[in-house]
Amino acid sequence: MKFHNNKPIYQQIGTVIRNDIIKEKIKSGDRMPSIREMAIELEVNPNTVNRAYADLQAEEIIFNKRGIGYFIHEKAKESIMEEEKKEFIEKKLPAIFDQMILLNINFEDLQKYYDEYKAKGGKK
Amino acid sequence: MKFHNNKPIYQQIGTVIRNDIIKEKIKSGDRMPSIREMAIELEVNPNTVNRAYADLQAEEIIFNKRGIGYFIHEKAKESIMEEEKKEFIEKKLPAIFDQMILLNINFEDLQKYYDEYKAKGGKK
Amino acid sequence: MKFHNNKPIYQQIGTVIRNDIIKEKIKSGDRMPSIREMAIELEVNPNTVNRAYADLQAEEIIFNKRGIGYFIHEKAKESIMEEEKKEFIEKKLPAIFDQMILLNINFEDLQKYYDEYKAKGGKK
Amino acid sequence: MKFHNNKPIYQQIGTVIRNDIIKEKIKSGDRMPSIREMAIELEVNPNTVNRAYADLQAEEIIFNKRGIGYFIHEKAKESIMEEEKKEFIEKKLPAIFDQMILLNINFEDLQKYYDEYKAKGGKK
DNA sequence: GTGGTCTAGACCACC
DNA sequence: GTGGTCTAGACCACA
Repeated sequence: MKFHNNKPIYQQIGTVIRNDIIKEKIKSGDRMPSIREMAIELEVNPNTVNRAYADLQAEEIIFNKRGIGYFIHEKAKESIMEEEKKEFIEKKLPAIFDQMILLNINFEDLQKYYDEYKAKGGKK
Repeated sequence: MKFHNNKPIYQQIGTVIRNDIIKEKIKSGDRMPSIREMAIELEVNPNTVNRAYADLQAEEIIFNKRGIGYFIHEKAKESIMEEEKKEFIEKKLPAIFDQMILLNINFEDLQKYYDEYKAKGGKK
Repeated sequence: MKFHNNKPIYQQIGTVIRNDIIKEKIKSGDRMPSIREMAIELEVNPNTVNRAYADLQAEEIIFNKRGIGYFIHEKAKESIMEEEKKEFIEKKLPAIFDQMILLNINFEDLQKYYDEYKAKGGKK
Repeated sequence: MKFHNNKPIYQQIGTVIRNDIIKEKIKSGDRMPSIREMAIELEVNPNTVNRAYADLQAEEIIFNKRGIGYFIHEKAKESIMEEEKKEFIEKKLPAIFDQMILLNINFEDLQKYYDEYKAKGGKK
C-alpha cells in the first residue's frame, strides 16, 4: 500500500480501518488481521501497525483479547460516524467556509463544484 | 504571537503573511519587516523567520533586494489567490465531498450548516 | 572533504550528489547515507546536510521515507541531465559565446583549446 | 538599471564598465561619472559605486585625481582583455569542457549551437 | 534508528 | 543596517 508523506503512516492506517468499518467492509465482532499480518500486507514496520491498533483501541473502536487478537467493538461504526460527524461539522466545515470567504467563493459556486463532483462519479 | 503546535512555526508565519496579502493588509511593492524585526515581533528566532521568508521567496510571493530587505512581488495577491483556489477546488473540496458521502451528509445539510455559519458571524 | 569558499557548502553537497547520480555512482532506488552519517563523513554540521537534502528533495531528485531515510528517485539521472543540459545550452553557452565575441576569440580558437584540453587528459 | 540578484551589484557595475571599455564606449583618458552621478543614474547606493570604482582602481583600470574624479587608464582596454582572456581560457573553458563530458555533449554539438547562436544574431 | 524543527549565537558579504 | 550561512545543541515525532 502506498502512503502519502504528509501524515504519519499509523494515522493513515487508522483512517483506512475506520473507513472500512463505516463502509461495512469489516463489521462488529470481526477479528482484525494480526499485527504481523497487517504489517506484511501493508509493507510497514509492525511497530507502526501496533501504534495504529493502540490508537483505535484507545478510541474504543477495537479491543484486544489477550493471546487471540484484536476485534471490532460493538457500536464501532456508530461511534466512528458520530465522532467524525462532529469533527466535520465543528472543525472542518468552518475552516472551509472561512477559506471560501477569503477566496471569494460563494455558495452558488460551491453548489456548482458539488454538481461537477457528482457528475464525475463522486465516490471514488 | 501565539502559534499552534501541530504545524511548524515557519509555515504558520508564511500563512499569516499570505493571508495579509489577500486581505490587502500588505500590498505589492511594500517592504516586509526585516527578518530581525519580525523575529522580535513574533518572539521567535530570526532563523525561523528567515526560513519563512525563504519559502515565500521560492513561491515568488516576495523577493529580496540585496542589503535592503524583502518586498512584496507584483501580482503576489493574484498568484496566491489563484494557487489557493486551485488547491481548494481540486484537493480540499473533493475530500470534503468524499467525506460527506461517507458520513451520509447531503447537500441540503451543507446548506443548513452554511446558513448557521453565516448567522453566527462567519468571518471570525 | 574540502569545500571551496565561494559557494555555500549545502549547494556544493548538492552538486556532488547530482554528479554522482549522473556518473551512476549512486542509482535510482538507492538509499542515501543518513543525514548524520553524511555529516560525519563530510565533517559538517547535520543541519547543513539536511538543507542539501531538502533542496534535492524539492528538485525531486531524492525523496524521503518517514523514519527510514532518503532515496534516489526514479528518473533522477534523466531529469538532472535534462535540466542541466537546458541550463547549459540556454544560459551558459550563450554567455560563453558573447564573451568570445567581446574577447575576439573565434571558433577556430575554441577548437584549438578543446584539442589542448583533450590532449591534457580532459576529464580530471 | 536592473541588476540580477546572484552577483554583488558592485561587481556587476564593474563588469559593465569593463565591457564599455572593451567596446570603446569609454576610452583611455576619459573621465568617469562621479560616484554620486553614477549612483543616481544606476539607482544605487553611492557606497556601492564607490566599491566598484575602488576595485577597478585596484585592477589599475581607472585612477583617481584627488578632488577631480576618476579617469580611465592608459592601456585599460588592453589589460582588461588580457586578463579576461586568461580567465576565460584557464578557468571558464575547462569548466565548460568538463561539463560537456558529463552531459555527453561533443564538439560537433558545440559547433551546432554556435551556428545557431550566430544565426540568431550573436551579439545582443 | 530516522528526519524535522527550533534556538542561540557567531561570522560574513553586501548596501 | 540588511540577509545568508554555518555550528552546536536540543527536543520531538515517527518507524
